[in-house]
Amino acid sequence: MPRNRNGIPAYQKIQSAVQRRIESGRLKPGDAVDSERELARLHRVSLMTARHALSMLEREGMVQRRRGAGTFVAPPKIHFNKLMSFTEQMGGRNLAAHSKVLHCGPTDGEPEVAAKLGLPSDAQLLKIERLRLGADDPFAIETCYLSAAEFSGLTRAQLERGSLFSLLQQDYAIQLSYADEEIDATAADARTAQLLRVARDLPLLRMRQVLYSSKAKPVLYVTGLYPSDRHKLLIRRYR
Amino acid sequence: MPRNRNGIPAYQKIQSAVQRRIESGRLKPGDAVDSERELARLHRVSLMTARHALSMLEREGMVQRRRGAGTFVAPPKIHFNKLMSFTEQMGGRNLAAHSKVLHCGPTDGEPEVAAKLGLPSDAQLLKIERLRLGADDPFAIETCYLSAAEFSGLTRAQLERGSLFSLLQQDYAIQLSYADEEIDATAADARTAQLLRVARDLPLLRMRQVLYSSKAKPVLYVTGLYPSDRHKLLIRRYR
DNA sequence: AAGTGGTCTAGACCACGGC
DNA sequence: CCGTGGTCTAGACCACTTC
Repeated sequence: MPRNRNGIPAYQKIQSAVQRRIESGRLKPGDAVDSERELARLHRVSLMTARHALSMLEREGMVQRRRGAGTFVAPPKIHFNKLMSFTEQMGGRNLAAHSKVLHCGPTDGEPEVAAKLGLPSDAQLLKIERLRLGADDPFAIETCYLSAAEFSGLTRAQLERGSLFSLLQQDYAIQLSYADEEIDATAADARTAQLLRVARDLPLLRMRQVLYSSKAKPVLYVTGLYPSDRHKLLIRRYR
Repeated sequence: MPRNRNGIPAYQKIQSAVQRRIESGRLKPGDAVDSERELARLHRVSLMTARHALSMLEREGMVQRRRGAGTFVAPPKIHFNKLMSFTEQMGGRNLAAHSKVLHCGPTDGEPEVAAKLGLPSDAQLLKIERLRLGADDPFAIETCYLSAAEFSGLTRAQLERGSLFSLLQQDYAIQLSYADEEIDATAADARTAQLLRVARDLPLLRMRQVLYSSKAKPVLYVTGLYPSDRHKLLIRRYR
């Protein structure tokens, strides 16, 4: 039997093929997906490989498997607590997103941040401070920290142009997958108030995030300040 | 080769065995777990079966697998986004939880709250305002709204004694299952500041929750004010 | 070079669901 | 009853990390 050498794994190809049929709408929620044996026959792989493909789709919540019955397209996911870049959030409201880079350069006096990124406490970090604007109104101030060693190629120009999320994905092949956030409230200091064009001492939401790659490696530390008249955080929590 | 008939699957046994070694502390975060081949040899199963066990443990976040290197115990899980009653939260910190009922009675001038609970806008509501104390220090002010018709039997005395969560569960057979929350920041007004024993205008986290039963019926609306020096909200969000 | 996880085969038997 | 997913075997080669 010919083997798939140095290419995309067979189970991923099968997975994508099924996924395309679901996302294109040819298969609707509740519809039966090809069975393991059917997929194995069609793609000329063994049962275990076809199984693996369906197993991954189930893990992602695209299908549900029922023993004795079959594999079925799952109802569309509800995206609560979704991790979105600023650009994506603004896109959802049909607002043009811009960023003004206030600062972009190396620091090394931040041992606590380094620790959160799993780096030695004397590691050099790249610090990026940005004012986030939607339709030219200031929405937030965000400060990002990354390992300077790993992301030395990052330039200010790249940041002005596009989203840091997509930059990491395209230029560094890093897929951000989840974030742990700590949220509290604070008051605007003079500089913050001026930048965000709000009154001094206005209550702000403060968010501190550690963003992890799909391999559970901490990649990015972000602290953000969000005036509460322009942001509402929506969370669904489960018992 | 003898096969395991009508019992617990072999991969689950292996999974539990490894899990026990981790939870008992014999294996600490960062330690290497037995390799696939080692587990296969020890438990006299094939490689695929040992793989399955480690794969499940990885999915549950107990271990991390690194190609070429091995399988390692992951840092301990933190329970994120969990819906907990105030009593449960305090219990987790080993603090005695108390509540002082500031107000408890019917209202009907709250059409917006009624709407969030899926009731007609003129529905009568039961309004309960409580000061939450942990080890006699004030931690939060919470105001709950319930349908007056459905929960007419609720008395002030019951509330003083125990958790509203368990009251709903035991006396009304209502299992709370998830909540949608809206979070922003606000400043303490004079009354709030006095009750929480904080300075006026101190930034507070404000949370507005709609709590749903396990049958997805809105049961409870809660607004809360949390001084940010005593509360940190921890959230995990996914891409 | 030795050991690890990742992919894969070509079968097998079982438990379960629906007809 | 037949088809489904769930478990399992006894191997194989590959890509990768560590030494």
